[in-house]
Amino acid sequence: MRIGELARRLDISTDTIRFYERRGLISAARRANGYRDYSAEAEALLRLIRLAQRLGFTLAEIGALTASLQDQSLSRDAVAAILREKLAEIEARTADLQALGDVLRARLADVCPLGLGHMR
Amino acid sequence: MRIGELARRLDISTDTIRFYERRGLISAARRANGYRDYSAEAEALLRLIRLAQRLGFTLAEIGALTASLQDQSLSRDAVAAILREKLAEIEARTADLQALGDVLRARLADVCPLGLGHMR
DNA sequence: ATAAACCTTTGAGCACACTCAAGGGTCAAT
DNA sequence: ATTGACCCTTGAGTGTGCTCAAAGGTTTAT
Repeated sequence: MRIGELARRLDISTDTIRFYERRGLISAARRANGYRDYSAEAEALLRLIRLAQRLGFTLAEIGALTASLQDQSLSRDAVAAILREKLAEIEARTADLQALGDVLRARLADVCPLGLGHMR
Repeated sequence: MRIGELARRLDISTDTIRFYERRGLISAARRANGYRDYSAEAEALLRLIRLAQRLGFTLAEIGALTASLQDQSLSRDAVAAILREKLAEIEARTADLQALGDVLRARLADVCPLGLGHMR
């Protein structure tokens, strides 16, 4: 698959994909003519990157995570440690989300705007 | 409370607080000498802003939300509509988080790194 | 053969959210 | 009266994550 199709599938620009490559998040095989050639795995990885990104992880963090996931030289334990660390972050963020959701739900109930109505 | 104490309480810089003020997210009373003076409500609002921000909302989005929440001229229904819209976003984000958490948990189980181990 | 739709690189520009430096005023303690 | 810890404003600089422009090569269709 060429870069244009991959970009269309993920609804991102080709520039963004090349940008991720420069940052070391993804790589691509090259055809004889120099065009990048992507596999289904690349698409899966890119979807994972976009997902992590929507959740507020920086490209540097995502790069470190995917790099270690692909590094065969790392021990299972090392990979597991990284995964557990990220999971803890995700769980903290989920708690934050629920807290914000609760705040908004509470204000929906008693419409007094945020208890902040007296601030000017 | 002066800006320094507020900053210490939230563990952010005074520059950041003044920056939020320039962006219209918060406001402050002034003392005779020109110093900003903050109330407990300001602290609550600032905590809410930081919470929303950690969750990936932009300052512009947060500003629009808090502005409409404080706007007495808006009808209850209008405020409720805005809250419901934000809640929907939060719920979508929570689903994303759970998806990423599931991916990581699955990889923790079967250690084959992300099913992406075959990418080079 | 020419057009249209792809692809390539390099390098610059942009929006966002700070962050810092400069130059100065305020206030409490010694 | 001086020191130190605050505070003020203005304006410039930084890092992240794109986004675009320029100038050109490739492929497919007519």
